Amino acid sequence: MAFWLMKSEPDELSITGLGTQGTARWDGVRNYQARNFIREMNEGDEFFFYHSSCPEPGIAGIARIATAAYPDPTALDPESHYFDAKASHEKNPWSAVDVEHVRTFRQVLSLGFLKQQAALGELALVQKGSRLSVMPVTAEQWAAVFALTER
DNA sequence: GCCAACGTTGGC
DNA sequence: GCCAACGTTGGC
Repeated sequence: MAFWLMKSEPDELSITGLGTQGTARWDGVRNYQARNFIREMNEGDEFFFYHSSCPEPGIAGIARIATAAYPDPTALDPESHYFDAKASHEKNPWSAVDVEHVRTFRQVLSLGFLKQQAALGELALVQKGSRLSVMPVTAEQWAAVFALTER
């Protein structure tokens, strides 16, 4: 099983929103590096659900990959904010996965707090200038973050 | 709202 | 293939 971190603006989808819905489609990824990671995901992988562009950016909970990657339908939908005029049914360059809620943290692990953790120094999230919205997390990094939630 | 950093586009 | 201009991300 692999581990990941994915960013979402809570106005779009928050960890509590996912908790209410149970499952959701993770779509709208429009960056090739992030998309490639989406395509590497397997059912059962878990990820840290990160809240971005909000009053308290940070890891807000854990969710699970419920399906392997499939073509992102929002790329083909002219009504969608994520519509891509260059995508077609035959050639859709973008991928989505379905996700399911696992756990909402009682407290968000803020970005500032995460930056203080030596064990996370290699994580793209805390590196200067990184805007990657989907990234792999090592088992060690996963354990380090998990430990922060258990006190 | 500002702005640094990054990715993409398109002229040449 | 270079690179300037532009658009986006995302913290603050």
